[in-house]
Amino acid sequence: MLMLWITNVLVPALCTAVLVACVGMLVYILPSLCFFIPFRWEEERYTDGVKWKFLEHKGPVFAPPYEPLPSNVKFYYDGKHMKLSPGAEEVATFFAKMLDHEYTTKDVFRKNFFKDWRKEMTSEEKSKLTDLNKCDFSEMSEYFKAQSEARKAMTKEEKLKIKEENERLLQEYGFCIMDNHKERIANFRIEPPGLFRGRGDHPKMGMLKRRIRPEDIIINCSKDSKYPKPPPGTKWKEVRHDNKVTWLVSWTENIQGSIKYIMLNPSSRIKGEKDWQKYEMARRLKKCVDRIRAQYREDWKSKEMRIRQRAVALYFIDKLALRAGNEKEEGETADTVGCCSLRVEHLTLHQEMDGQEYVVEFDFLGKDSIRYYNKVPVEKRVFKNLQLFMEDKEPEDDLFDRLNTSILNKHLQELMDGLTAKVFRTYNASITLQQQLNELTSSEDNVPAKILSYNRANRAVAILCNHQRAPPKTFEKSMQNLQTKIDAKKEQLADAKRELKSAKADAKVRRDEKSKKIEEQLMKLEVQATDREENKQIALGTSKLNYLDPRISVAWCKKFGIPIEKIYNKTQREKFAWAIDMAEKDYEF
DNA sequence: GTTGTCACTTAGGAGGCGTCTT
DNA sequence: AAGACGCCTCCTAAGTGACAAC
Repeated sequence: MLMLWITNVLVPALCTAVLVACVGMLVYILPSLCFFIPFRWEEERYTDGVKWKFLEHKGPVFAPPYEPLPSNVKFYYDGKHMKLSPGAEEVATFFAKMLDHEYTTKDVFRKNFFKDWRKEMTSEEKSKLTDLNKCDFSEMSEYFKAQSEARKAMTKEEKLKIKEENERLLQEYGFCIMDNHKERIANFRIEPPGLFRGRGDHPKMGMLKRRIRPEDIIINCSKDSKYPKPPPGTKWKEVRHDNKVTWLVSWTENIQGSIKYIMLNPSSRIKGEKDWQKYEMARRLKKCVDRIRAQYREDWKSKEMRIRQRAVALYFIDKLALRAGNEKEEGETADTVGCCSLRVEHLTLHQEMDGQEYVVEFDFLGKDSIRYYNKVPVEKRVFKNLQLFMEDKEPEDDLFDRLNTSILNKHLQELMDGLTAKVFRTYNASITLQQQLNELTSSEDNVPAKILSYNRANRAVAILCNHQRAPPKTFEKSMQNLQTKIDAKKEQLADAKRELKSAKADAKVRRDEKSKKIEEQLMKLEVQATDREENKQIALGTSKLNYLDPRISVAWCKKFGIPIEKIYNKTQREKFAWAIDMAEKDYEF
């Protein structure tokens, strides 16, 4: 507390605010104090959930208005040309633009689309257009394809002009003033209208996402700021001054009825601080995780069913980094589950499998309908408990019928202040990265080999967290190309070696250097090939951005003399600026 | 407990864009 | 100059979890 106060005194220009003690902060402030450089993330914290004192911005950028099709682009119904009213035409173009996508062949998508499209039709259109199968959007589709080609074929000057206009928009609307800083806004453009594309088997796919107007928009800014102006002739739904929240703009979306927000970029103070807090929470878990593990193992034996279920669920969350698994409204979203919402049908128990005892086979769809498939040997006691939980149940029954995320989180809260289910994912991801880096990195390796080690450590985390991706469409091709390069390089090396052998004594040294250089290049290519192959179906980005304490990576770079640019690109460096400044080579998560 | 609301983080895919190759 | 390729940015959906009201 005292340290924080001193920092504030050192930055007298800042308005005063009540400080919140944050253990992690002390660790960082000490070194920077020595240099008297006040970093923005050392500034005052507010208490009572106050997020800012001053907030000024220009409001959102709306989607461009609909431009009617030229009259030569026709729509046909049952083979006959039909001129659509502007409202119906706009919605038709949304469908036409997706014609090449698999979505438009799906029954649910077509049904939802047609139902919503009809709502935009005039009564005359409504009575004529009764069958989507008789609608011919092909001219529209061709027209948009041609437009897209034309855009690609634009001259340099035309492209530059568009770029400059985008830049102007960014400069005008892409920043806000929050307290003493100009901050980048993440998503200052309002989502344009279109057809809803849910992930997986979504019951609402194809529904019309309606156009957002100024009248739908709530503005949040400070009273003493210059309020954003609505477009001429329009009004905001509301202007409010709520400094307990971080958003600048909000509106209610019509598919799920949920609220959408415009918020700040990850590089902003408010997001960076939150991110830091998240990792500090995970580090607190590290200190007491042994105790918690001992506790849930004990609870496997409880005479109360609800406690056993809680303990087994927590074991899964800890061991397998499963998500909490909130309940979802049936029929409103795709059928996906997390830990607490697992159903009997998602597990198969094997007394013995591939020479291992007590194996649990998981097979379910998680967030974004990504499949989780895993065969895990578990303790006998867990296995017996699972048998008990599954006894006399139907496949579609809840595995943990006495548990939900709220109960689980209440329990976790008692074990450690601020602990929730998702902290385990952060903790296990970060600790895994640190361990893997320690195991895999050899100081004798050259830079590419070290980076391969880093990526492998990152990969271990991505596998743990089940971060998958569809293999890139060009994957096979790109592997082939790389192999061709490797073969060529091998050839080149062989040549160089031959030359070395036959070279005269005075040329040997030079020839040798040449071979060395080629060898290095070859090695680099081979490392690249290995990395790419191993990464075929794994997405590293999500864990890097959301689960791995960036200070671990920064420290690793410092320790092994790797430039930070090799690990984090520009955006990532901006997001993790706090960590890049904070972490020394001996940082330990 | 249960339900609903709200705020915020986490997620994969599409497509743009810059660079390298031909 | 054109085309291929791979990385990065944008987009927005889909989660988590706090909290209030009943």
